[in-house]
Amino acid sequence: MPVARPETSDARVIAHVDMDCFYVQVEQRKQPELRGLPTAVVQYNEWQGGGLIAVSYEARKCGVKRSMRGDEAKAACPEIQLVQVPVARGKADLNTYRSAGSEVVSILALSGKCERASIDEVYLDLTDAAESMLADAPPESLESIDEEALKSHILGMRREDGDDFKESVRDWICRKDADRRDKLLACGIIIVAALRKQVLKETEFSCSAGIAHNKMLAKLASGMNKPAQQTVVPYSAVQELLSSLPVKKMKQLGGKLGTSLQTDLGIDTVGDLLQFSETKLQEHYGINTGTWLWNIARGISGEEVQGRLLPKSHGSGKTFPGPRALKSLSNVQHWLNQLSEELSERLSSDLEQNKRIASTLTLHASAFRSRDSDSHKKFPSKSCPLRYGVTKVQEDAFNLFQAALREYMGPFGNKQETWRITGLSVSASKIVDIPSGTSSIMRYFQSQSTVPSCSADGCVQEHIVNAPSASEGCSEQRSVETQAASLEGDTGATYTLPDLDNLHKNIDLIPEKDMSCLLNETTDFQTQSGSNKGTQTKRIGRKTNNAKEKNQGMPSIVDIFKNYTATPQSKQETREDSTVSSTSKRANFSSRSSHSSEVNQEVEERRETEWSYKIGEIDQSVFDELPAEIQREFRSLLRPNKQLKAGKSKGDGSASSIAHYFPPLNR
DNA sequence: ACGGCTTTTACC
DNA sequence: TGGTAAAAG
Repeated sequence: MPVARPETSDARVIAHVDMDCFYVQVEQRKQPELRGLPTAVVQYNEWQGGGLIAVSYEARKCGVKRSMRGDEAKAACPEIQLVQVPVARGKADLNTYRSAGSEVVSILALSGKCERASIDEVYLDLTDAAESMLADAPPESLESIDEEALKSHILGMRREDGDDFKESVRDWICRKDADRRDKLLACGIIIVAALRKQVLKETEFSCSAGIAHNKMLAKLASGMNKPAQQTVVPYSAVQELLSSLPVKKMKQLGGKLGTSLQTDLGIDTVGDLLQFSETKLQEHYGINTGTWLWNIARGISGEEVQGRLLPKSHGSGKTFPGPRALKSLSNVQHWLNQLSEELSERLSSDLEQNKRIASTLTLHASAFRSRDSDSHKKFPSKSCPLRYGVTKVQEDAFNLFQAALREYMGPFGNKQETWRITGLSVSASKIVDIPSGTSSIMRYFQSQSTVPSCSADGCVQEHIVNAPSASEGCSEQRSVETQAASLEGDTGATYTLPDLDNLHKNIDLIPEKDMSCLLNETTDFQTQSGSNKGTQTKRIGRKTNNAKEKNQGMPSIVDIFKNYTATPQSKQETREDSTVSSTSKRANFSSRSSHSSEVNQEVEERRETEWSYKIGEIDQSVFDELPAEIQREFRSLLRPNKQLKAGKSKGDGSASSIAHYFPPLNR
């Protein structure tokens, strides 16, 4: 599964930042009176008090563990404060945590290449920053070292008591005769300490961090001293750190592979792993995994920090355990509608905030068939081109489900045989940026498609929102229209047979932010409450978009798209997909919401990163309606590009070949 | 009758 | 590719 990456010759400085019991901190910030109390976040579940998904350190002290039930936690720690995860549409709603995670990322991304590894974890490549610091203001030259940096844990350093300890840390950081690698790490210590302080100051969240020469070691280190501390792994400490470390503790070895190492080869620690030759490991696990294992046993891992601040996919799912398993199509449809609605809302936010569109919709389900030995046959996943619009997503998801169900039940859907659905999820992937740059494409769509909203009248509509979940401050707001829209297309529907072939043709390309209005397909555009459904997008954010004042009627382009998507039949010949590849430059008309800094970071980060994406065919009739200028721009975007992916080969010349379409951003 | 729910990655 | 499995938090 893992794949070998040779370590680059030059020493890097990598940090892994891990938020401390993140969900708990988010809830404690919301309810400061919970601070310092033993607290846990539970996921809604009548059953035995719900499941814990985050536990504060105070609660851990009394023996409360994640994956206890609420009841058990109460038993172990009677004074524990249990906070429920917000619920929307009958399922857990993690949006507040996602937003909080974004706040953190937007701060951490300021100092180097940044990868959002999960909702509460980030990798940073601080090599450049550390090198600059070493050149300009090396630690040894500093008058004083930050207190936070002095609290660092340095592996391999003997820990003395009290003040002596900080003194030895200071000595280590400032050592003049140190190895260059150590000096770089010393800079990393100072930088990370400053970053963590910054995060605390701006978000009120504490975090822990690991600092090392690669991701693997940084990740290992970040977990060694929690909460709110940082740990460094000097090169000289690697051997000792790894030799006694149980293999199961290493990332990627926590599952079956790690178990296989133990049971098949008798390997319990990384030290044991060290005894095996590369070829031996390759014999057992294949060339890639074998090499990878051999490398990590030596602390070698060249895996790069991906400069990615935004998720690559969005999904919404729910399980229906045991007796709650779904057994009727209409029940399945109901839940698919809920899930699709949530997904659409998130796609809408992504479009609005990040100018990205997703192009693939995937349905996953798990099922069993009672009264059959073969009852655990896998329920197949199915995907199709993603069409924007809640009802479209709902429709497509349901069609995908039915297609999968037929496959699952066999060609001659054995009459009388009964199925049960124990899990459903819909997800959107293949997300690409909408190129905008200096281009007027975005602006054009923006002015054409924006919907009447709260203009000068004091934003009345904006406040007619209902907050289904614990929404406040940074959480999400949902318009009443959205909810109303969700009521249509329910159980009374006729169940058309899935037609995958057709689905595949129904590709829609709606590259526009405010096309998010299409996501609520209430038929009356005049009464739409506006486009601000997006997470965290408050009206302050809309400053740049005054175009909304005009175009009070049905915007023509929206009309076009609407008709277009509504009548897939009329769709015309499909041409070959074109691939665009370019150095992205985009206009900066992003809002001044608290998210904008993240977005801008992301833009900045991708400045020289090549992006490439596919555009499905655009209906000629739609295309023809666009102004000539826009058509030209689209055509230039649609120019095919050879080296689509061409592996990880770095900054290949591709950027320059199209550079004149998208002049690079000024640094 | 499962801890839910998300997301990423590698493989065929 | 699309679909699957593993892994992680």
